[in-house]
Amino acid sequence: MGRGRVQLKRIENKINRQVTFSKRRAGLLKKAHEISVLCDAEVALIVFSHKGKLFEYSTDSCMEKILERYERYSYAERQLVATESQPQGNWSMEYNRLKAKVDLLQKNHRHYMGEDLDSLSLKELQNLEQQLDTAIKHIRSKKRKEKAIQEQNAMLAKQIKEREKTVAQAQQSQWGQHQQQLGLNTSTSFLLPQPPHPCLNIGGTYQEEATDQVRRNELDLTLEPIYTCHLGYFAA
Amino acid sequence: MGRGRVQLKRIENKINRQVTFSKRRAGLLKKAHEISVLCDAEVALIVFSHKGKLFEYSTDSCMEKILERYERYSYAERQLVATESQPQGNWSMEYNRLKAKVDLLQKNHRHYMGEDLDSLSLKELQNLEQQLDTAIKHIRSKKRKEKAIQEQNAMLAKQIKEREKTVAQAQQSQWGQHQQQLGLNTSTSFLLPQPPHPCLNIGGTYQEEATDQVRRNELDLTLEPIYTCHLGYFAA
DNA sequence: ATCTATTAATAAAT
DNA sequence: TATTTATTAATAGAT
Repeated sequence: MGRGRVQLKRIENKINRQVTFSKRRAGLLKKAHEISVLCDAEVALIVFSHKGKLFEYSTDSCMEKILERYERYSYAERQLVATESQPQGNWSMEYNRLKAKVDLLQKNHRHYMGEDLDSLSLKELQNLEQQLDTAIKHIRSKKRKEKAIQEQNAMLAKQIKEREKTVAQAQQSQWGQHQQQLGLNTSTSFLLPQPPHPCLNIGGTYQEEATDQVRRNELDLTLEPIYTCHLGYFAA
Repeated sequence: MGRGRVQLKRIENKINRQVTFSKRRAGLLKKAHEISVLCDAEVALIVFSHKGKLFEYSTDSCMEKILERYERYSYAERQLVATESQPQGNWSMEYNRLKAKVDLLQKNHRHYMGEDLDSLSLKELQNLEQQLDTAIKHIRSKKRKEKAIQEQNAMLAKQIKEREKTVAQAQQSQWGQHQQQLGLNTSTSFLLPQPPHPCLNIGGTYQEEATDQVRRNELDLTLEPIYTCHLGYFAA
């Protein structure tokens, strides 16, 4: 809907992305509300913009209630697996101990987000800054490696495509007419029976570090019926 | 869309409601995914059907991560109400829930330390980097303020000392003896009735230890509100 | 589940 | 950001 189709990929133009986000966000919230009312369903919708701004909808404005229900529901499933090392004696004590741990971790995490800094001394601030600097260095190094892999993959994919084309042309000039008479499709003919891509990790210097996740993402973007993988999400 | 308009009210016919739920649910999940990809947004969508069945979508399948992020955003608000109670019923379940939370936070924390990055996609790495950049900016700004305050305090202390000296000399030469007879303290006499700085931590070298509430208040008041912009996130 | 007449959403232009 | 318009997408009701 709209003038022309839209590819399901990140909109690179910043302005367009922002405008589309506004419009679609409104549409999404509206539809969330509609299904909630029409079908008597309970819906929680959380959207963080690219810039980190929060938008939300929840049936009857009970976000926390729905999130709790969600947690109960999804933890109930995980219960089956998590029967490890539970406290022997005093549940209450152990529970509070864990809760304190969570609080501490969350406080810490806020500091790592650059929030809630008032409670820190100058020295602590300096330590934190240094720590974050180190972290960023690690991350940038990692990113460089990832990008190198992606470029390499793209290049290889291109090479293969070109080779395919050449072969196809060769075929066409040689047996094209014959094939057509038989009603066969030259582009999927026997000379290249297997699509070259599915597991294209060829030749990377950084193979060891490149996680499956990353390669999967890249494949998703470049070559692939995006909904195939996406439908997986819905299975739950 | 569809043959005829639809009133925004609960569909009473059970069959129709169920069918509409199926269709709209699919549409909603699809649109959630689309805005996520097109606009580079982070989306969490939870739908409970009337019968209590759960359907969900979350960007990169990281529901827990997005919910954590949401909780952090609304943390400030909830603080006011949070009279966190202890679990009523199943201690075991609640315990496991907390334990999972701890695990998640710890994993997250490692990422913020620049460790364990292999499990992250390139996009996630970019988000993390941006987040850390922001954090560092906040921290540096905070450090600058602390330093500015310290210098200011040192300067004011010096001024006071000098003025005190002058006054003392004047007193001594004019009415020194009389004042002493009345048992008044020269240093708090009427010539300097108000300390110029409400909470003057005189003496300069308070970097590490100075974390007291009072000085924090002063910081907030005097120098500028980096948190103002941040609080904007909560507004939506 | 599939089909299709209609309405709704929205991309691009303004 | 808001409005308009040309198009596509979603879907209500029928099968």
